[in-house]
Amino acid sequence: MEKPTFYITTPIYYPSGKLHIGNAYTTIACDVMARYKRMRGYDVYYLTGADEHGQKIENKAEKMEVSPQKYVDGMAEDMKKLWSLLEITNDQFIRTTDDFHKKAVQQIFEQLLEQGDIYLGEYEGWYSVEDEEFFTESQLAEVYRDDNGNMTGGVAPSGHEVELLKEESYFFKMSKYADRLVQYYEDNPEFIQPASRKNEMLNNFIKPGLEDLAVSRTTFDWGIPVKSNPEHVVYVWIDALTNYITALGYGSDDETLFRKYWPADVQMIGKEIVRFHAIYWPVMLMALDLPLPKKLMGHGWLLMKDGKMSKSKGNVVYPKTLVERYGLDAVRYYLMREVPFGSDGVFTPESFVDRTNFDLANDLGNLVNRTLSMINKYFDGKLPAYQGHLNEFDANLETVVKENIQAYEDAMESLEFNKALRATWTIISRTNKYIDETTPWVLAKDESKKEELGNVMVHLAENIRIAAILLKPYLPHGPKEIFRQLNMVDETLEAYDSIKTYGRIQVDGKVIDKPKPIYPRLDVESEVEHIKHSMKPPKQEEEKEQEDLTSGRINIDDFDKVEIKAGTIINAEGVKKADKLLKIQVDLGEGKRQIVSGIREQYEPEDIIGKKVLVVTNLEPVKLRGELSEGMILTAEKENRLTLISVPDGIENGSIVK
RNA sequence: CGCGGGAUGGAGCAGUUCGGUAGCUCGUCGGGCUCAUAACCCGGAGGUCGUUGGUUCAAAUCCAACUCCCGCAACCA
Repeated sequence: MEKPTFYITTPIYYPSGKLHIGNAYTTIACDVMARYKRMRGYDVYYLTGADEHGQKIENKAEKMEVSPQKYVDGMAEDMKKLWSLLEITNDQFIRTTDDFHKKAVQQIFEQLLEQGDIYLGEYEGWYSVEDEEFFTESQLAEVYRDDNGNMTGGVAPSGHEVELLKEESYFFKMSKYADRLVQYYEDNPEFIQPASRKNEMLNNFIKPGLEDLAVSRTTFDWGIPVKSNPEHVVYVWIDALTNYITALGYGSDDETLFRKYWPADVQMIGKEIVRFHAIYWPVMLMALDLPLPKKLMGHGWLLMKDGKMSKSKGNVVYPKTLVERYGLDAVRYYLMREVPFGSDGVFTPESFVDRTNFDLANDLGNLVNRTLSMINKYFDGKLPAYQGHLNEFDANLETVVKENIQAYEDAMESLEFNKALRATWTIISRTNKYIDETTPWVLAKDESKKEELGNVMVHLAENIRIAAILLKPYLPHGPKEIFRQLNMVDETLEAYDSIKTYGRIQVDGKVIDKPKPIYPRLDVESEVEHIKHSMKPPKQEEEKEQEDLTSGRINIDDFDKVEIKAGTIINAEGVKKADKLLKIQVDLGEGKRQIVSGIREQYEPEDIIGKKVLVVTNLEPVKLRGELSEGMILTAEKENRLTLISVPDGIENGSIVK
């Protein structure tokens, strides 16, 4: 009989920086699922990869003075190294610079063009030459209008004037498929998970009407050229999203894999890209007359205590740091356990160390250890045969195991990894409790209870075996070590189906005689300190590495160019429609001027009127949210909190500061 | 009124779909046990489930209004 297939994908990652623990999260989640499905007898295909085109890459490569190709080659290597460190079992690593992908994309593009789903049009928008970027009306800092209210121009956020510019571009007719898309959502309520994201898509993007999507660019070169018009490169949508099918050979000479695995069973994505996968991607597939993926899972993020991970906050955790010190199991376990289905989780060093200690070391590791010790002590390492349940404890224990295997399977099917782990730990905890209920050390003193004691040992060993099997997708190392220490007769006892009948465990002679703890206990204080430390210093080193050491320096002449004067704030008010901005009038001795400053989160207007501050006076003026700003008020920043630099009262307005 | 998420014992969360004894992990206090990695097991204390009003025999759960927090978007010269 043919095995059922299971195709699962991660997003392809954009290699403009080092991958952090958040990227690892998605990939590990898919890996868990892939391993689980293989264990359940599916023919699994697991795809991950890299999205390697686009302007950002082009710029980045230019800065580092290498070719874009060379740059992405290096990044792809790094990514693959990380995945192998995390023991990701992907079947393919696709790169959008792969030849077969480029060819297929070109072909898809031409086909859509021929069908009339893509047309050549003009992209008309407000363009800033200096920024080399288009801006939408709402993005502009200021908008000029004529008497009729028509827009005549504006100012980009950078302060540069924008002009109306037309650029030739290919467009995808999204609107044509909007109704069918809504219909698909309705017919397949499971399509977008969690469901709340579906409503977001409908309300925010589809109902207001889908705009045609610009799918080519002429403003940069690093991309796949449009075959029939090489002036254009294919823009990210068609290039990146199609990787899920080109990886299977769609559009090539050999579509065997494609026919076998498509449509995808699960496409796992971060919540920030749900929109592209829930709208653009299905529409594209409809245009190609291909079936849509069965499920899109938009997972939450792993956040830090102080919000999103970011380098500037110095709170980035790299998976490598953790894996090297605490082992892969701890990291994978933590990620899958801590982030609940569909919503965000929070990383703290404390919770990482706690989870590892309480769950892995105390509950699981210690259970294995104490069980094996008892089998050695009471039965010289030889595990007696299973005799069914002899008392109420046995019966209850077996029921709990059965129920939680079911709970585990249900959770796995709906990708609720933390629930599946919770179910597994219910078994583990229940087993620890069973030891106290049956008090083996008491039974051991009574020769007539030998049989009962033996049966207790069997239940313990069997539960450990079952838990280890359930944990195989999550923990690449621990279960293997458990099997080794249990020394079971053959490998069929490591297979998933073997847990469907309780009591199958059989040891090959003896269990290991000197069991070693599988997961060592961590010292909370020192390890928390270690993780915290790892989050900060490497960040500085890394920046140093990347930047030219001298480029950050300026000479005295450069410094002389900056004019800093002391002044007194004589008036301040909030800028409308801007949470962070204050419009401030400063007396600089020779006159007053207006400065817009982003300090409103810390200071209310009345707090700062009358204060003496330092002002950079020879900055180019800019408009921010429509208000003119002629200079910058100096502040000290720490952890996103700004503090005005205070100036002694004796210093007169207009004094030059050096 | 830009979009969305959230408010439950000291901390972190589940429960809200389909109203009916408020649950879990950690912490804390007390007890038990000794097979084990100072681990494991049991028990106690601690919550008017953000506020106000409504529906109901009954509301954490349904309805309405409000308050506060957090993301996203915009903004930090």
